[in-house]
Amino acid sequence: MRDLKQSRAVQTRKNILREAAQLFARKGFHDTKVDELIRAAEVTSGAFFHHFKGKDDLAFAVIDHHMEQRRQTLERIEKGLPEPDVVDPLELAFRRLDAACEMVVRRRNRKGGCLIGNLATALSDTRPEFRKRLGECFDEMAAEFEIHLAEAAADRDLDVDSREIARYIVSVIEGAIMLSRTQRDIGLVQQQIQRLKEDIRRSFQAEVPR
Amino acid sequence: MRDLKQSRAVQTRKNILREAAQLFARKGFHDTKVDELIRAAEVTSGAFFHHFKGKDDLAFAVIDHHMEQRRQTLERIEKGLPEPDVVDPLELAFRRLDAACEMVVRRRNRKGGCLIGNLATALSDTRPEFRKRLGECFDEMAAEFEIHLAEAAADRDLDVDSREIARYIVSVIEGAIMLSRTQRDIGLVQQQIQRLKEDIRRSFQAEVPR
DNA sequence: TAAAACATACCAACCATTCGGTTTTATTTT
DNA sequence: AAAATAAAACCGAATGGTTGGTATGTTTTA
Repeated sequence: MRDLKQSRAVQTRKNILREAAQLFARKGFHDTKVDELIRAAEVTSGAFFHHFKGKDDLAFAVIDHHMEQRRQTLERIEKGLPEPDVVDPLELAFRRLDAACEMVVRRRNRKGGCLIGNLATALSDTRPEFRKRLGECFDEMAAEFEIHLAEAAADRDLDVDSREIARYIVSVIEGAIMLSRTQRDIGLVQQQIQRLKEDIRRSFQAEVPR
Repeated sequence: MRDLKQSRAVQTRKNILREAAQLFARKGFHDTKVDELIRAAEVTSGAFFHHFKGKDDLAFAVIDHHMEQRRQTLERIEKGLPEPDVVDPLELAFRRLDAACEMVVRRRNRKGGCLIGNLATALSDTRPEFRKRLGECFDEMAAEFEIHLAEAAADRDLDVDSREIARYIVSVIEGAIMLSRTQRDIGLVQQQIQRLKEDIRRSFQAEVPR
């Protein structure tokens, strides 16, 4: 059990990070103004600039915080999911995919897209530091699947590029989120992830063993 | 042959639309300032506001212009592609996909992502008018593939959801562009589109005829 | 009792837009 | 065809609201 009562400073920082993540996810980086952030987080600009050098610094902190939260949420959701009967690593990869899907669906209730996707779209071609960091985030997301996929491939003695498939998974998720926002239909994400799973399953069946 | 010399007004408008599309694709909507746009387009603010009510109005015009350009470019590229030996509508869908891929690769030389994807990411959850229009754009992109897919399904007497697959294609393309920008590797898009083609081909083979 | 955390007023740069006036282009009249 | 007139296109300085960030002083915490 952690401290129920956290220090004021820690709370302030947490409030800012939480609200910033929300705003970045919904409105993106450039349309999120410091002023509305501090109002949302119920802190003063003095407090804000005491904790963060500026908007850029905040964004990096939000990314770190978000990725940490992400790991935890994903783990928690995954634990709640039924364990596959057969301990096929491919099924584990799919289980993780289901968890990711569930996370996306839950988030969408609060509106907004993928925080990392939003920032990547807004900053990739103008801010190299962000581009680099966000690329690492995507890599991390892919890595979560890659482990299982590599194992599944090894089990079957298949010559598939696990890293490529893992990245493909991330692409589909990000693309699906993007489209679902314009269609205002989160079901689209679930639908497309189901299709993705079928496709991957088939690609593992179709591949010739070496 | 069209008029070699276009009226000043038409040129001004075209310059603005061209540069705005570039900037929106690279920096997104909110980070593109009217001031830098008019500098890039080599027009004055007076000229700009004579042609467009404001930044929003411009954005809608850019979307329209972009979709029109897109149709033409796609058609031109597709014509240059070798015709498939067998006239299987599925191969036609793939040919169109190759054309789309080629278009994305060419554009990327000038940096920037998908104009529609950028705007959708930045505006979907805050600006309903834009959300609606951009959703239509995605629909149109999907429709280009849906026709062929539906035909291919009919030929094989398969019970596949052509519209769903078509949307899935758009998701993969958009997601791949997003990732490729952070990885600074446009090859990623080509790679993932190849994978997508294989997946779709298999899904058409695997499906049981009704 | 020193340092960290926070509050508040302030500011300079920025930015979308306006507006009164000028030039260019199209149309009509002579 | 030239002149007259109207309309469209354009110019660019000015504006006013916003925005990210600072400076200075006060309170809270270790």
